[in-house]
Amino acid sequence: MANNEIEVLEDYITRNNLKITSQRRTVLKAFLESEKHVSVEELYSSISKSEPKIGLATVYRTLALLTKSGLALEMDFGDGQKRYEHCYMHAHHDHMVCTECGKIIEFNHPLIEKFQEDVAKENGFTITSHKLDLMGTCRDCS
Amino acid sequence: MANNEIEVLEDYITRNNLKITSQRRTVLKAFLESEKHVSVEELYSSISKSEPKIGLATVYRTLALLTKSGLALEMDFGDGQKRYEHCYMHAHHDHMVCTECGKIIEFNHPLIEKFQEDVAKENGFTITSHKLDLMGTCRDCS
DNA sequence: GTTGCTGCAAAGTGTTTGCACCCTG
DNA sequence: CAGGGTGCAAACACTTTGCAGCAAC
Repeated sequence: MANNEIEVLEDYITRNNLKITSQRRTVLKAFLESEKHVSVEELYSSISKSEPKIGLATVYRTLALLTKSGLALEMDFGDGQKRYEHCYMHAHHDHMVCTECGKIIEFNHPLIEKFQEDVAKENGFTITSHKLDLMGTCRDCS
Repeated sequence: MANNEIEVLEDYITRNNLKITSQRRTVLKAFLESEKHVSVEELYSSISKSEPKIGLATVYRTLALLTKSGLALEMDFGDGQKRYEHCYMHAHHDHMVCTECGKIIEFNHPLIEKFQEDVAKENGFTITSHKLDLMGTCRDCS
């Protein structure tokens, strides 16, 4: 794992008069080693294997911290739980979610982005963020 | 309110050996008279004014029924509660959600739809549904 | 008169919070 | 050694479910 993310986190922490703890390091490490779209529960159980003392609440709180510091992005695919995506040095993209196997394919289409801007402008709307999810079946599951 | 929706519902109900009840009629009526993207709680409280006997669970159960019968569409804008959209005879569209006032502008851009198909095809992905939400501020709130 | 429906309350889910103690800076 | 961080359990918000009585067919 690149050390850059740790630096980003420690930077955010010191700039905001917060504190670096071993738990925060552990959660960040597990997050960076996790699949790209982890749920809290998944991350928590992967952490529990090596650090059973770390509580679920700490995972929640640390993920919120990672989100604020710009390392994680909160996602909601409508399955009733939050998922977190890596976002350090990672360009914006949209998702195709396979409803059979759960695989997530990322994509980006510049023209789709452009037309979103166009449509927003036509309606006097200022976009701060957006999400586009395609649900369906991937190549292996069709 | 058009009677067509009632017919759709009663049709679904009889085809599935279910029963038409006054509660179901009431919930359907309130749903049709509601704003386009109602939350369960909103619908429940508007129903409670005229029919205080109808329970929240019935509203939940009836909305699930409306969804199955093709009259409503479950939405999730990531605010932690389900919203239901009218969908009888209502073409597909996407949403701009104003994060200030909650207003929802619907739009449809044929080229965006087309490029979604293109991108999916390139990845061997078969789309069954999709959603595109733009978050930001509307004209009045910018 | 079956069988499904309702209201209520209880149970479930995922997430947040209050608090006493602990640890970082 | 002050103030934030942690683990735990309780609280939360939203949704689902079990059940006894009720109503539609």
